[in-house]
Amino acid sequence: MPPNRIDVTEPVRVRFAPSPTGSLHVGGARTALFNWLLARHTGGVFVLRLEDTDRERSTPESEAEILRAMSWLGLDWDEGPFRQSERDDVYRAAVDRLRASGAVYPAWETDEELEAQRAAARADKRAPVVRGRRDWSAEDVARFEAEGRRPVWRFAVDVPGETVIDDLIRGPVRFDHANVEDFVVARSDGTPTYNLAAAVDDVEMGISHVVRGEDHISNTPKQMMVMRALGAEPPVYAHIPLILGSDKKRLSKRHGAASVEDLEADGVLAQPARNALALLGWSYDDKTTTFTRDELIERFSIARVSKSPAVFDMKKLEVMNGRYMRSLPKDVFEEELIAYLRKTGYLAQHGPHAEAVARRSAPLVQRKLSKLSEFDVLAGWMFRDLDFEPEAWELLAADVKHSIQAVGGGLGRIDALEPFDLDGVKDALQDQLHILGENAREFLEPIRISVTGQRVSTGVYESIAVLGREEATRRMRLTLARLSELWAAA
RNA sequence: GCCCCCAUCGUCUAGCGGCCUAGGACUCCGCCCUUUCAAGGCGGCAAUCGCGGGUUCGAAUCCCGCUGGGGGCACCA
Repeated sequence: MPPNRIDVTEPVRVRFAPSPTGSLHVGGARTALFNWLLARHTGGVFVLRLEDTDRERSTPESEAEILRAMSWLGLDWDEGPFRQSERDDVYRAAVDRLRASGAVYPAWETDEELEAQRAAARADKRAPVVRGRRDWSAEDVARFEAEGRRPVWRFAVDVPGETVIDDLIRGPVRFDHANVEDFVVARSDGTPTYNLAAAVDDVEMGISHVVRGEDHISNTPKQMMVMRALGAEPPVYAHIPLILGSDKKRLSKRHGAASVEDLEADGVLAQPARNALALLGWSYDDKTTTFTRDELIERFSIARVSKSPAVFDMKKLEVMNGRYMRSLPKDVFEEELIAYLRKTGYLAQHGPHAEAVARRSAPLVQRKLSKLSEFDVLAGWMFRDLDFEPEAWELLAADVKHSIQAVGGGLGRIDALEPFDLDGVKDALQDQLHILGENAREFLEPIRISVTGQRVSTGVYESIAVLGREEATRRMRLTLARLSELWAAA
C-alpha cells in the first residue's frame, strides 16, 4: 500500500451517479466499477443514482443504455436507480432550510452584471468569482419582481475561510474560499442545481464514501459547504484519476471505442473488460494481470488506486480478451459466440443454416480471435460459396504453376483419404508436404486459400475437415480450374 | 488569467531510504514449434526514475524550486 494511505475495510455505502446524457463511457464505467468493487469488497451497499436535473440533455434512452451497460459489465446495484428528477420536493425542502438559516441568499444580478464581475476579477488577476449583492432595498426587489425577474439562490460562501478535502487518494486538498464563488443552489425557476442535489442526495442516502472522477474535485468543497450548512457531516472522498486517450486528452468518442457499448459491439467479453478497466489506475502487485470477478472483489483496495491519469489502450484489452476467450471451455465459448452473432444480427443476415454453420466454426476460431467482431474475417467464408478475395487470389496467381502443384497435390491426397477426419487430413497433407520437401507456408497457404478464398482465415486442416471431403474437393477443383485458365492464358 | 491535481520504459504499472547495475504486462523485433495467417513457447530492444537544488553514510523513494501534462472556473453535470 502506498505511504500514508488508509484502506477502507468497514462496510461502505457508495454510489455511482451518472447523468443520462449519453452512453456509459470507459471512464464512467471505471468509476462505477471502483465503487462497486469497494462495496462488494467491504460487504457494503452500492447505490445507483441518475443525475438528470438537466432536463434538456437527459434522455430516457441514455438512462436505459447506462443501466444496460452496467448490467452487461456485471455491476449490480443494491439500491435505486434513483432519479433526481423525481426528488424535487427533497431539494426544495433543503433549499428552504438553507434559506431559513441564511446560508443562501437571493441574487438578482443579470447575466451582463455577472460577466462584468468575472471579467473585472480576471483583469485584477483574481479568481473569476461571483458574489451577489445582499443589500438590495425593498424598493429594488419590488421593482425587479414587477419586471418579472426571479432571483437565483446563491450559497453565501464564508470569506475568509477554507475547506479541506481529506482525500483518500490525494491526501488533504485545500481550497481557499476566496477562490470559490457564491455558487447557485437553486435556479430562478426553482429547480435545484447539481451541487445542491448531489450534496443533498449524498447526505439523504447515507453515502459514506464518494468515489468519483478527479474532474469533480473543485465541486467537492461546494458540496461539503452545503452539507455542513444542512447540519450534516460530509462523507469521505476519493477522487480517482481520469482516463485519457492516446493523445493524453480526456478519452472521448474520437479516440475510437470509448464506451461500454462500443466494447460490447466489438465483441469484447464482460470479464476481460472488467479486468482491463480495473487495471486502469489500480494494481494489485508487481505481477498479477488477470483476475476473476471474485479475485477483483477480494483484492481491490481503494488505497492502491494511482494518483496519475492513465491512457486507455484498446490493444491491451484485445489481448486480454483473446486470452480469456481461449481459456474458455469449448461449449462456453460457443455460446458466447452465438450470443454475439445473434445480437449483432450476423446470424439473421446469413440465412437459415447460419447458426449451425457458426456452431461448427466455433472451435476453429476460438484459438484465433482477439475479439468477436473479427469472426467474419476468419470464418466469413463458411457462410458463402467459394469467392476469392482479390488479395487472396493474387497470392495464388503470383506463382500459378506452384499453386497448381500445391493444390493439385493436396487434392490428390484428400480425395483418396480414408478415413476422412481432422487427423487424417492433417497426416495426409503433412505427408505430402514431406514428399514435396517444401516449407509449410509455401505448400499449405495455396491449399488454404483454395478452400476458403481468404488471405486470413481459419486453419487449413480444420477448414478442410469442417467442409467434408465432397465440398472441400469441389472447392479445390474449382480453384484448379481457374488457375488452369490463367495458366493457359499466359 | 485564477484554483486544483499529477510526473518510473512508447503505453499500463511495481517501487513506501539500502533488496534497484529499476521488476512485470502490452506494443515492437528476433528465434522456435516442418499447422500458413492475428495462436503458443523462448529471447531481445526499451525508463541516466521530467529538470535543478537540497536532506542523508545512502534517494526513483523525503523537502523546495522549475518545467511539462491534465482537470476545473455556467441559472451543465
